[in-house]
Amino acid sequence: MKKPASDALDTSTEERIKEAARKVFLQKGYAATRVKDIAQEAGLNIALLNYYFRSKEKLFDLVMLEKLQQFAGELQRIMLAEATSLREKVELIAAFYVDLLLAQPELPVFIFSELKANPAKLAGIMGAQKVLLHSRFAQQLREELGARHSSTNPLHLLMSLLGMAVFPFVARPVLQLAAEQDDAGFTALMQERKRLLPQWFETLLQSA
Amino acid sequence: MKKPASDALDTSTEERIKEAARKVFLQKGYAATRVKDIAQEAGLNIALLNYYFRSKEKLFDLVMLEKLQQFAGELQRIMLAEATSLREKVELIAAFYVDLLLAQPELPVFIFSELKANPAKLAGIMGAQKVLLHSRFAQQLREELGARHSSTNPLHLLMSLLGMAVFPFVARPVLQLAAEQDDAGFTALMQERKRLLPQWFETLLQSA
DNA sequence: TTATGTTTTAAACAAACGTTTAATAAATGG
DNA sequence: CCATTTATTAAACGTTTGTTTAAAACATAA
Repeated sequence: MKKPASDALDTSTEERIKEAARKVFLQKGYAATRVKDIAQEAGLNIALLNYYFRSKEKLFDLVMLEKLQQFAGELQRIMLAEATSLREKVELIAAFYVDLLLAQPELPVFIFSELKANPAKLAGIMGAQKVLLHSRFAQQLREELGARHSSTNPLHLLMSLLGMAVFPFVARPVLQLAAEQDDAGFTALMQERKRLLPQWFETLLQSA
Repeated sequence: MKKPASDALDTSTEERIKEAARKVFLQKGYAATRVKDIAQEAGLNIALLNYYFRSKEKLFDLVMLEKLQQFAGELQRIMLAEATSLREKVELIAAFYVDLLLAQPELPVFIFSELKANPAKLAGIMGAQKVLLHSRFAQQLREELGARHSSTNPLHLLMSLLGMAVFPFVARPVLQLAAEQDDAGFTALMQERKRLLPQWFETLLQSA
């Protein structure tokens, strides 16, 4: 019977490399990451990275794909769902992002800065581009706005919702410094925000 | 009498380096930028960068300071202004960011990703941390919320305003791909947004 | 055991990096 | 004009980069 003595030793070499790569890439980004950093973080020889994954870039692509799916995959699923109401969807989106980014605060800056550095990879990954405009969510938004005889572009509301949810985590270092806030305070504020976001969205909708 | 024949040749070497550095650093970030890239962009010998600015990092710090002031300096001025009303401030902030980021779309990702990579530099630059909580803007927000017997943290409203304004530019590559949009369409959407943002903020305030 | 395939390691690799040097060219001032 | 400073260049510098190699350690099975 195997006793997992430590997290570092019981997991496979391949998984230890991936885990270390996730940590370092997310912290420093692709260009600032040294393969030596990943090897040290994993407590392994540098050559093993190229033995299991053929290059730094291939390893990065794996992490990037994983993180992109974490960030956008669930949003896509929520937006496409046929059975969920508009209000339910908004609550799900708000809760999903606040929880996700409380657990992984570095995710959005990583995603957006790396995608800007290499937009080609996004196109390769996201095959279905028409998620946004042709989703059930977009349709529900248009119906709701149409009932109000509003000509507002539904994209505005989506950008506002995501902006209100995600932006605090993007600007976290600046905000936290300028607002004299500690980590616990920020977390509490975000938990409060999870509750407020759907209310705010409803307000925006009513006023459109 | 000097005739400025071309933009590249009439400006001083020092300024040409700075201009090239602005362009390349904003495009690629510090770690992915090669000093060779800057020299080529400026059409100059590499050694000149170290002759005028002593190192890559010193040159970067100059650009970073400049961009940080462009991004946060005006916001600070608006928020601190004693004579401006709350609604006026909101209109100024919305217009400022939409116009600024239409002119420099790469600015926010650059700022936030580089600050995350080196938060120490932020503390060194922003001496006055208590801008947010102790600004006239924060005070005006508290008054407005107090009149509504609302216990909402004023920070929430500031984060929402900035998030709604800035986030579309951060997520631009993803949004533009997912919404089948060209540059002109995005610009038009943002111009519309400039008008909508103050209305939305007012709505959020009324509902608090 | 021996033979065979897999995993791990230290060392070496060429290429790219930021920076410095030393010589040259241009500008400046008397 | 010459003398002195300033600006520019090509080359070289020492490191660091990601990757490869070749041998060693380990595991597996006959």
